[in-house]
Amino acid sequence: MVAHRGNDQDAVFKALADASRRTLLDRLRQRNGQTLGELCDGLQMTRQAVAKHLGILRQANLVAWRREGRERLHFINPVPIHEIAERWLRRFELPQLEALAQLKQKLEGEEP
Amino acid sequence: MVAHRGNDQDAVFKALADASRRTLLDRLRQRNGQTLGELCDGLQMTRQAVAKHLGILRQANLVAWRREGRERLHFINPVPIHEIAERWLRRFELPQLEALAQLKQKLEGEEP
DNA sequence: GCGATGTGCAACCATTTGGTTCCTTGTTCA
DNA sequence: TGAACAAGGAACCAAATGGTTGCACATCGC
Repeated sequence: MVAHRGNDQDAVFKALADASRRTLLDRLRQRNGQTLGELCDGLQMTRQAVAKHLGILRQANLVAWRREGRERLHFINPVPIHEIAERWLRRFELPQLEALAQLKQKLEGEEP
Repeated sequence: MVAHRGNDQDAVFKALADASRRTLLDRLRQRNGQTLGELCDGLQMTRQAVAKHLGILRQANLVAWRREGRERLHFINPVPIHEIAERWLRRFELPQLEALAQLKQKLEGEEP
């Protein structure tokens, strides 16, 4: 079951809006499958705060976890980021470099 | 003067976190140089709210404007979005599809 | 069994955020 | 000149956000 109606894109953007959460994703990218405790190390905030961030990342489908004994192992899911890049950011790419030229000129005061 | 110490990346992420602001960017992408009033049309919120959103977009360097008589013309700047795509999202691309396979397996319960 | 370890849950708090309303300032045009 | 139009500015407000503390629960090792 995949179940992404394109609306969860908002959840992904919101999840990526926080630097701590981006750090967590970066850590998981470097080494997948870390426990909650490991992800807390050096992160100048309590375990509960980190757990909340991971919960938000999970709601955005960017992270999943499973329990292993008394630990919780976290795994990154790069697909939503991929989709954002493909379906949204791509619109603002090269075909819009024209817009950049426009920008410079218009700001300098050319009229229509 | 360019002055992006990679820190303003946070401002861009935060700016993109709001659906209304993404809508504004989409509108400017479709037609650059719109006035504040034009950008308000159909947007189920007051002009002042839209102006605030545009202010946030400007702080993130995603939008610039200049006054033209009694109007304010807005122009999109796609460069920061470009940079996000290049410098951040790219890390989570194909080399990490391996991670996706890991994810499925690990969640199903394979051992380390 | 029992203490140490890893996590879960809930209440609480300060600040930020997204939005409003009210009022002022600047421009166009008849 | 003065009314209509476009935008600027500030105070205010409810809700979301990011964080904390305190305590309960489950599991591992001895």
